[in-house]
Amino acid sequence: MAYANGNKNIPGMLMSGSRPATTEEQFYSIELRHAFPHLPTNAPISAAATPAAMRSIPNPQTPAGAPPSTITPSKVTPGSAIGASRLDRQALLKDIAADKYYDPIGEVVKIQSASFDRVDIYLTDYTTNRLFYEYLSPEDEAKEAGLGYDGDPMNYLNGKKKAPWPGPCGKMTLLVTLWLPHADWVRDNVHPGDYVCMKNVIVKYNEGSFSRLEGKLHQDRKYPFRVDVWKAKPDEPRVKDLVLRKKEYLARTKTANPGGKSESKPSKKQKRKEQRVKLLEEQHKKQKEPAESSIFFASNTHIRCQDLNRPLVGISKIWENPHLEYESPNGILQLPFINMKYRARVRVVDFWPDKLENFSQSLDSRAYNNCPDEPDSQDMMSDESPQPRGWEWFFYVWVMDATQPPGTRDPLCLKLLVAQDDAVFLLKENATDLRKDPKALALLREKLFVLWGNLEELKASGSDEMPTNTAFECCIKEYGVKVDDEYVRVHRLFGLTIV
DNA sequence: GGTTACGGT
Repeated sequence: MAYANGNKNIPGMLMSGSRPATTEEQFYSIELRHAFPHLPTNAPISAAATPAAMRSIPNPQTPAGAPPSTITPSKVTPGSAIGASRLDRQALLKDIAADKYYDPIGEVVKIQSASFDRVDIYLTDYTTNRLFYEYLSPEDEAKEAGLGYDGDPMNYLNGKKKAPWPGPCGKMTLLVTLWLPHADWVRDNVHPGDYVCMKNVIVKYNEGSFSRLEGKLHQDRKYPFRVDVWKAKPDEPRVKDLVLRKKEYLARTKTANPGGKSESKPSKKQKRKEQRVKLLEEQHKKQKEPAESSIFFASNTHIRCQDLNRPLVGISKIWENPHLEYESPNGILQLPFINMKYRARVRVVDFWPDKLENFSQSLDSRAYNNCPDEPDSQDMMSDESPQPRGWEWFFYVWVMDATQPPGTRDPLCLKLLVAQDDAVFLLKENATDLRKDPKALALLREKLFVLWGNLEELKASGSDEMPTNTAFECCIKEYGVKVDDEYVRVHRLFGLTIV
């Protein structure tokens, strides 16, 4: 397999915003496990050490708003398109299905001249069809963009804002592609906001990257000059219904989003009500997080993350990386891991081993290191007993997404390995035998307090309370390690320094 | 007027 030897770069295995993993790195990733085959690969954490409320990945939640994966479009064999009856042809967009002809009516949300013979019209009638593309509300869009994952994982847009979606959010808009001669008429006569009718639009399910229903208006073969699109008359019953639904939609979104744009000015009474609600919410917040709320959402200034150019991404996006599904000529392959680097804003919720004394491991320990001593690392001519090979850092932290409020029960977590050079970079200390070095242990404890706040105290007291600590940004790299012929995904902290 | 229709990301 391509991922096994690192000689090939599978599309999607490129590291976000940076170079691909070198062969050496991929070998290193894989060899790492061979170096420590005894080590726990999967949640090496005892039940007692896991706060009862905490659940570590794997077992991720489906993020809210994720498209349902269960929907399968009705597939009709090509060439079997049939025209519905005259009434069915005038179906609302919510009721249209693939491979049928329709005469839709709707509001033009957006027009795009795709080429000299083609125009795309985004059409809505303010009804929802589960097979339409889901346009996000500006708030959700901003949230996605904030996570650096607005369909732009390589950050080509480089922070440039995407134009906000001008239409209704949700699955309310059908993309209709019109060819000549319809396209030219639309270019000259139709503008966003117009209500238009079309005749003989065939609906197709686009199985490509979009997975949505789309409409097409082809040239009429019998009457090649006829244009099958026109503006609707305002007094038409179908237009009146459409306008009614639009008003309902706007009223709905206004209540859901009081700060958002609305067509009519809110009355004084409404304004006062909104103010009251806002005040109540603020007071409620203050009661819940006395004086400390600023700490929770501020970034930890004592922790520095290199590589600030990498887009921030949510924990769930790391776990559910779409590139794990690799489209090969033989179908979709589920990759066991991806060599990729990320930057995320997190807070620590747990660690392993339970005792800080065990955060460093002796390379002479057979239990930790089963690698035979390398012959060339010793002076072959010397008769002296073998030199001790020293110590190295090796521990795990569990982090949750900083966008989840502190104290969240059952947060989505990612297990991060902190080891070797990455740990030295973090702690600015080399590993030693911590059981025999109380000074180093005290220093470690001090440094880690900066990282995770009162977490160690809470764990030691057996409390399953969530710790009080500050979020920070960190770099995470994902790679795979072979264990018994299977690859295990490893997420590893890097590029982080406690100042 | 329909057992009607392609073409492009």
